[in-house]
Amino acid sequence: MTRPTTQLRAQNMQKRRNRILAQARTLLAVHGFEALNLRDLARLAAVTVPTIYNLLGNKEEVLVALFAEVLGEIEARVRSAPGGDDALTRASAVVLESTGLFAEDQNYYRSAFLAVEYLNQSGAHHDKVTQLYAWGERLTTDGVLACRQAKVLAGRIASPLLGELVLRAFRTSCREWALAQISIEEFRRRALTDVYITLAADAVDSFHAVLVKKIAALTATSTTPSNPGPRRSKEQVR
Amino acid sequence: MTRPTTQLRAQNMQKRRNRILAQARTLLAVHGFEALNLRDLARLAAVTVPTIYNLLGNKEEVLVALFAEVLGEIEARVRSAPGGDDALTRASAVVLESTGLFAEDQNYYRSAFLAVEYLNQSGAHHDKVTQLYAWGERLTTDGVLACRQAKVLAGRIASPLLGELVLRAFRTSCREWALAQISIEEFRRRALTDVYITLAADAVDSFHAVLVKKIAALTATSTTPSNPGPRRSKEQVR
DNA sequence: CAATATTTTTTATCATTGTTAAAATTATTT
DNA sequence: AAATAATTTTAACAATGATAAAAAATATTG
Repeated sequence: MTRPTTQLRAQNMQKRRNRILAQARTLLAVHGFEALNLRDLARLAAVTVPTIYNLLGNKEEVLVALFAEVLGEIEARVRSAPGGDDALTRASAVVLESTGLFAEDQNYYRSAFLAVEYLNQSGAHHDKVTQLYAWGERLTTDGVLACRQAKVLAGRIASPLLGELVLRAFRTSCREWALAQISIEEFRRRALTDVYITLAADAVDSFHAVLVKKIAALTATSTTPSNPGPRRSKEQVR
Repeated sequence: MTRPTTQLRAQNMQKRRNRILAQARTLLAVHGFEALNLRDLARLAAVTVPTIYNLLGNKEEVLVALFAEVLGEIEARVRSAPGGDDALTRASAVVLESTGLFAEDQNYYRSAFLAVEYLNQSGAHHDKVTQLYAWGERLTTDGVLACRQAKVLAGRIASPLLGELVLRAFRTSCREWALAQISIEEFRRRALTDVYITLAADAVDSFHAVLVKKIAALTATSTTPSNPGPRRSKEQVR
């Protein structure tokens, strides 16, 4: 019999690639952003640095790959979300689904957004990042459109404008959460409030009344915006 | 007469300090984010690296100092703004004044916001940055309150909530401008639209109609969101 | 004015990090 | 099994933030 030495090379490469990405996530999530350097990453993945370059590319490309994974998960989750029949449910789905997902593994998703921050500032254009924003805009605008079609919005303000406002506010809250400046609960509360207020701008009277109530209810639940961030553990990762 | 050799030491230090800061701004604004390294900065300021450490501190502290300067100017300008009598004028003043100021010397002000970006991510807490956000929140909320007092807002939604939404959206637009992703005109247009929409959420009918018209007018003026960024000139700064 | 003390700037050097060329190793094919 | 192709590793480079110790400049005192 031919010895099973012939383990498909590509298969091994895939394994290593996955190991690298998994360790990158851990490193990023557990030890914060600036702990992610290629040497530590290589060591944790039981690989050498140039191997990372071979399998994934430079640091930027590692982050893109990492982020692409996360983006896939987010998309899957939101896509398979219970497509509520109620228009308001659909409009707030973006916020509820995303923050719900993030809450399941905060460090993990936080790391993805920190990666985006890094990519954004590195100046180079990255399709995956562009894709995230396009996706966000689509989701927020869809929510608004659902309300419009349900006739709870009057249509005096163009729906895309409302969607964009929601997204812009969402991004700031998300950023603050990713930087561990606010808790995930505060993040959700703010984002939800922003959705309600934005919808109120074009709501018909009855819907407006509903929104005002929801906003008041959310404000009442307001907790301290404490800062429980685990980041910045400066001890070495040996 | 005693020779004027006694040029106050502190005076010379101040001069050098200013030279360093001025060059730091130029470097940051003109050549983008990662062009700001201490060696280039020292060379441009005709000084050596340790001198920077002596006069300003480490890189982070340089950026704090840089930002503090600009923050002072911004505050002065907005404080001396003509306090319009019209409520809507006052509410949109934040946007008009700030973008107006930024437009006067885009690179200069862009540099300040890029510095904030850096500081935000460095994790450490910086009073000056906190001050900026507090100040922004005060300004936006004041605008909303002016409308409330003029009885053009009904008061169904708490004014601070509206102010916070405006600020969050503003921050995203500002960030995009600072990263040279949108033009200053687009920045102003978006921020203004966001103010109008937010106010509409609690506007009495007559005011709501005014806002809707303003929004429509702004949308009509919409230009291409082209990307005229000067950043990322990778050639060395010799 | 000369001598001493203090402060500031500079020379020289480290440690870390992203990156890559060339050698060594491993898998595939003939 | 030898030859070839692909991949990983060894070794090193360049750039950057940072700092200790020497040198220079400035202020203070006798």
